This record gives sequence, structure tokens and C-alpha cells, in this order.
Amino acid sequence: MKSAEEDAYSYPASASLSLPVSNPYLSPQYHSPHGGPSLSVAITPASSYGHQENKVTLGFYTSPGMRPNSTPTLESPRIEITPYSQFPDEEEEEEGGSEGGTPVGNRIISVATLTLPNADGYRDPSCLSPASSVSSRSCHSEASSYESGLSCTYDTSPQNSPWQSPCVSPKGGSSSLHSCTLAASPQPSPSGSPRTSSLTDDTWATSRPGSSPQPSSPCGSKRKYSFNGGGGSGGGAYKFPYSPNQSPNPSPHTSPRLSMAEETWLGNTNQYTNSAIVAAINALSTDGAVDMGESLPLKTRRTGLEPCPSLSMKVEPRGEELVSGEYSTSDYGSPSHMLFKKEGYSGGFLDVPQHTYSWSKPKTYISPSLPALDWQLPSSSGPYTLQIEVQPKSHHRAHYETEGSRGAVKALSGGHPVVQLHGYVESEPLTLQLFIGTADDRMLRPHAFYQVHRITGKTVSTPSHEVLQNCTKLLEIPMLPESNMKAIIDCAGILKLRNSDIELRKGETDIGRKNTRVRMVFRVHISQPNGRTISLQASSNPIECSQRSAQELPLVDKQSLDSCVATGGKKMLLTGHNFQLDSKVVFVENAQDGHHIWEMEAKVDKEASKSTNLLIEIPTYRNQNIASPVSVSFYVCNGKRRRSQCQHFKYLPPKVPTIKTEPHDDYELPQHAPGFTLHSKPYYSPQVLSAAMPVDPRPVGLFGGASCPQRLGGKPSSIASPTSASSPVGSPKLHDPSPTHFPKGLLLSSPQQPTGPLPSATASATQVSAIQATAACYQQSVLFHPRVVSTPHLSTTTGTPPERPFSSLSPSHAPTHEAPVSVSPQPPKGSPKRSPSAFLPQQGSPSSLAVSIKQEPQELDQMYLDDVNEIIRNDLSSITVHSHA
DNA sequence: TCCCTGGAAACACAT
DNA sequence: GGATGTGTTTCCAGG
Repeated sequence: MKSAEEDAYSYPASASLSLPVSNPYLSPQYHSPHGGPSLSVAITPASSYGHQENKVTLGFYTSPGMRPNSTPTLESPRIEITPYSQFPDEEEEEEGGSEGGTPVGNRIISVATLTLPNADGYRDPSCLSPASSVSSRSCHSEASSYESGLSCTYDTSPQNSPWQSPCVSPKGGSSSLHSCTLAASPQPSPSGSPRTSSLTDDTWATSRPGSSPQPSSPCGSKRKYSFNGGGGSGGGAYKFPYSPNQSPNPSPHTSPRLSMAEETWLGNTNQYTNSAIVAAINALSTDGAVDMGESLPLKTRRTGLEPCPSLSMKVEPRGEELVSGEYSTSDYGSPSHMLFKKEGYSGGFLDVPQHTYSWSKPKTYISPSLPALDWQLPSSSGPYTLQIEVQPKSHHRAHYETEGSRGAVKALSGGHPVVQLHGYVESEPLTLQLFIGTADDRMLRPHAFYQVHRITGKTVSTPSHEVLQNCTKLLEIPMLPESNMKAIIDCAGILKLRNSDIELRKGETDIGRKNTRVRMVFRVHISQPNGRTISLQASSNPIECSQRSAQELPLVDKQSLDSCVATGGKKMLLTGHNFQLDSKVVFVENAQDGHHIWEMEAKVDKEASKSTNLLIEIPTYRNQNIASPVSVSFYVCNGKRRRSQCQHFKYLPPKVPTIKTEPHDDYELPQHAPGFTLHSKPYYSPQVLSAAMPVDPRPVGLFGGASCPQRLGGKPSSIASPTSASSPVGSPKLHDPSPTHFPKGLLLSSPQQPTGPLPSATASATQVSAIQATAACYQQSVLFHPRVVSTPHLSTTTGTPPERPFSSLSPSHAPTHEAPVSVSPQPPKGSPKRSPSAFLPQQGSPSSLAVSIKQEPQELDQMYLDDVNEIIRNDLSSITVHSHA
């Protein structure tokens, strides 16, 4: 058994280890050289797998922790898989087979499977999980993180691991997989240049045909394009436009599918190699590989790279080549780079600067490890705040690979979204990362069915380049001091991957159908003098990407009120799209378990309403004597299947003046949002999350929760109201990501709940019980993340800097920034630190929330880490982890 | 010629 | 298993 895995992993492991070095997630400890920890673990391949299934959780935990080390990283992937254990059969079967005989082969297969090629292009197999976007359940998410982790790993050690990516088969059905697999396998050998690159365009192109995974692509059937390859239908389609060569434009199109399929998996596959496959692959790719590495012309490389999603990314025209090589994260700085761009490294990438753009290298963050894309990060920390000054339009028709670009995402005003980093006074430029995230009620994570697409041309003034990170394409945009750290996002379009391609991936649990809403997620990593890195994230309002949905589904952009006394009666103006004269606005309250507790239709003033506005009268809440704010939600309905996302709303106690306008609210709301269960919805305030994040969400997952309630449609903005933070803009701060996303982890979030002062009536009872129920878990979690809990991140006074989360990234916390946060009763803040009991809903007034904040020792990080390590160790009996600390 | 777009046909999937 | 409705993906055409 091990063999296969080992091979695969081992490689990586080592390699990865080095790179990863630090584990982004984990704190310093991990980072620490030791860190590397080794992770001996890692390797336990077998175990890992085995574990996976059983211990997903562990996996999760581990992974996070582990990641740091290379090994861990590897594991991560597995972990992801685990989740899917649902599919265990397959995997196991495969493996089983392997065990006996060719472990490797089997393994590979299994592995391969995991990965799904397809999408890969954009998403790694590993990603899969992540991918799973939304749907992906916790697992996914978790996975995702893992992915990230993985990817990181990979990235980091690009070479080593050849590839990591598991790729997956693209689309196609099984066949594809196989192919992928094969492909994947290819390389085990590092040599294979993993990445992909190996494949040259040609190569893969060629290869493709045969395999034509794509074909399988569902689509394929439909139409046939003339492809070069002639692939069959869809498959055939692969046009190779993607092919590197051909497509000059790298970016745009890498069609995922194609890419994925072909490219991707090629690359991915590498990792897992099958001998046979590998061989084959090698054959194909060889050139590439070799070349890629070095000699291939940039374009070529690209192509090659492209193929591999993982690796590749499209680079930009310019300089970007991807490197297949490794690259140091550092170089680029951006994590993503690390991962993705491999290419350029040598030459290319760096060259990027060549771009016309002057963008020379942005500062990279130094931190070797950056937080996984599915981590929830705060939008502000210490003096820094990443904010979306101009939100994108709520609708943007994404383009398919088979189509030409549909242009950059625009702002409502007609311009383009604008993102700015406030509080940054250094003279060094930074890199703003952009990826397409989910907009469902789960934690924010990379969207499995959409990828950011780089737009170039005369109409684009902002330089950018693409990077692949764990199957997720990132657009890196320079943020220059001279521009006041403001970036106009006129270079980002959205690419839609075929549902079938993504869904076929193993492990992918998300469903693409009707999962057409996304958010633009921006991240920036700021290196601190002390070596730490602060990572901030801001996500946009939801963007509907489907042509049809955009034309038919009602969408609420803004709401004039976000709260009202329980007696209702106030008028609220909803601004949005696709409203109809017969549109209904329904207020609903769900219990934590998702049950419908109350539903009431609001009166719509038809005379004052039009397609973009609805004037309604807020209905009276079922209980006019509530003692604390109650979060409910409402949606606009144009028919049985046409309803908007739920918007958050709060009913306030009669005399309770407005509640704090703190950001919390936003978050809190979510809690109540329908569908959320305690677990699943742990509500963490963003902050919390962030804090927690370091640890890694997954753990949370364990608890089960998963999703957070999100603000659903909530556009942050809209709802946000009270909290300024939530400004329409997306309120980066808080909510964005977080609210929604926290879930998993922390779940326990309980803390959050507290936050929500709101134990809304509704929730309260339920919540309480739920909470209690979860208490145990929670405690665990606490252990885990003591800090998390405590860390208010940003907000809190605690002392813990918001950054913490990242602190992991950064070596030390940044005590530096302590966010003095406001303190007061703000639930959020307090919540974090509270003890489990604290979590219990506080029905009292918000103020009651009084939170006791403990101040954490600065050493917390380490302490924390230690704790984490311990936990991991314990949990992972099978795995041996060495934590340093 | 290429990029964007809007529109809609052709499919695929769900009910 | 067919009919119908809805959502997805691919094409087409115009600016």
C-alpha cells in the first residue's frame, strides 16, 4: 500500500515539507523550522487513508496542523477524500486492490480519483472538496482547506510532489478519470514534472484526444465542435484553444474543462502515478516536462501548464509564465504563486514585471504559508482594513469555456469594483488576490463551478496575472501606495465550468445546478516587521452568474431597514432586480434546526413598486414581547421557483433601542437564518473565525457544523446596515466571509452565539439545547482553539490581534495590532472568549453579553499551537505527528 | 480581427 | 416512460 501512497506522498512530503515549511495555518510553531515537523505523519500513508475514512475529523485537524509540514499536507488531501468517504467504496476498492498487488497502481487510482481532474483545472482534486463549494459540505470545506493546504504543499514543493494534484479526471466520466488518473500518475515522478507542464500543449493535446476525457463531458454530447482533437463531442471540443499555444490568451480560457481534463489532470495526475500511466504520460508530456521546465518557451510552457490546472494558470500574456518549477513562495510572495505559478519562476514569472504593467513584484508576503482559500479571514486587523469600496453588480453573466469572454465584472455604477486597503502606510506595493467564492449560506470558500477569469485588453487598466492555487484561479493585482492602495478591478471576469465536469470529480459533493451565485473574494497579505503576515479578506456582495437567473430571479440589492420593532408596520424599501407586480415578500423564521417556525407575507405596495423597487410593510412578528432581538429573514418571490436569496432582518424588543450597530449583528443574523443548525451554523463572528481560522476550520467541521448561516443573499451591504461595517460595500469586515462561513469550525461557534446577543427568542430555546448539546464538542474545540475562542480577532480587545488567525501564518501574532476593538458589549467580541457556557444564548439584552475577555498571553499562539498539536496527536492515534512547539 | 454582449436554440435534468 | 417545465451550455449575430 504504502508504496503507492508513499511514493506519492513521500515525495511531496519531503518536498513539500520544505516548502510549506510553514504551515500557513498553523502558527509559528509549525512554521518553525521544525515545523516541519514533519510530519512524520505524513506519511503514514496508509494510515492516512485509512483514517480518512474514519477519522475525517482527525484528518481535518490534522491536516491543518500538519500542513505545515509537508507531510501533513499530503495528508490533507487525503483528508478531503475522507470526507468523501462516502465514496469510500471506490477508493477503497481501488486501494484494496492495490494493496495486494500494485499498491501503487491502485493507490494511485484512488488517489486519482480523489482528485478529480476535471475541474481541476481550476480546482484540484483536492480541491474537490473544497470545491464543493457550497454544497460541499463541511467536508468540503474542510477539504478545501485541506486542499489549500494541499495545494500549498504541492505548490510548495512543486516539484516534489509532482503533482499533487491529483487530479482528477476531468470530466468525463470515468473514463476521464482514468485518463486523468493516468495522467496523474504520470508522474509520480517528480520528474515528471509534475506539473504539468510537462505536458506541452501539444502533448497533452495529443494525448487528449485519445483520452478525451472531456468528451465525456456531458456536454460533449451535445454539440460537437470541431475540435482539433476532434474529440468527440464535447470532448472534442476541447478545443485546444486552451492549448497553450493556441490560445494566446491564456487565461481566459483555459477552459477548465479542457484544461482540466486534459491539462489538469495531466498535471495532477502526476502525483499519483501509475506506472503505466505515468509512463504514458511521460511519453506525452515528456517533452513538456522537460521543456517545461526549462526550455519551453513561455508560451509553450504555459500551455503546458495550463493544462494542469494546478500548476498552470494562465499566465498572462506576459510574463507570466508559469513555472513549473517550483517557486518559492517567497518569490512571489503570494501564496498563490507559490503554488501555482510554478512556471515562471525561472524565468518567467518574475518576469512578469515585464508586463507592461509596471507591476513589478508586488510585495510578496513572505510568509511561506498563507491561509487556505476556504479560511475565513477578517477584513480588518490592527490598522489595516481591506474594503470593497465599490461593489460589483449583482448580475454578471459568466462565460463558458466554449464562449468568448463576457468581459469584466462591472459595478452598479457602470464602472468596476474597487478595493482598497486602508491603514497601510508602507511604501511597498502589495498584491491583492482575487478569486471567486461561494455565496451560499455556508462558509465562504472557492466556488467549484466558477473561476475568476483575467480580462485583458485596451479597456483594462489594471495589470494582473493569474495564479492557480489548489485548483482555484486567483487573479493577482498590484496594490500600490501611490494609488492609495486602491485597486480598480476591471480585469476580472468570471468563467463558468460545466457542472458535469465538476460534479464528476470524485469527492465533489457540490451540485452545480442552480448554484450560480458567487462572490468576488479579495485577499491581501501584509508582511509585518516581526516576520508575521497579516492576511485580510473582503468578499463582495453575491453576484448572480447565470443568464437565466439574472433575468428571472428577483434579487434584493438593498433594503432600507434591517431591523424594526416586533410590532412591525414600518415601511421598508427593497431595491433590486426582477421584481414584479405580483412579487411577494415573505418573512420567515427558522429554528436552528432549520424548521420553519414562522412565516408571514409582507404587504407590498404595488403602486410604489416597480421592477427595481418594492415598497413593503414589515409584518408584525409573531411575538411582540420579545426580550431580545430576533433574527429572521425574508425573501422576494416571483413564483414557486423564483425567489430571491434570504435577506436578514431583525425584530427588536419594543423598548430596545437600536441595538448596537455593530458588525455583529450581521453575523448574528445568520444564526437565525433558516436552515442553520447549531452545529452547522455555528455562528462565529467573522472575527472569531478569523481567529479561529488559524487553527483551521476543519476542526470545526468536526463538530459538525458546517455551515453557517449566511447571510445568504444577504448582501452584506444590504443588511449590514447597522453595522456600518457591513456597509454595502461588502462590509468586508465582518461579515463577509465570515459570517457565513464560519461554521465549521468553530463551531462552536458557540461563542458566537453568544455573540449574537441575539439569542433570539426563536433561537434561544432551541439554541440552548443545541448549544448544550454541542457544548462538549465545543469545549473540545475550545481546547483547540482556545484562541479562537478568545480571539476576537479583530475586534476584540483581547489583545489578540485579529490577525491571529493568520498569525499562524505569521510567526507570531501580531500582538501588535491589537484591535482595541470596541469593546463594549459587543457580542462578537466577547463571544470569542467565552467559555462554553457563555455560549448559551443569552437572552438578555445584548449587553448582557458581557463578555469576559481574558487576555491572552502573547505566547498564546504557541500555546495554542501546542494545544492543537496535542489534540492532533491524540486524535490521530494513527498518525504520528510531531509538533514542535 | 478580437472582444463583448444579448439572445436564443439545443440539450439535459427534474418533476 | 412520456410530457412538461426549468436550468445549462453552446451558438449566433451585432456592436
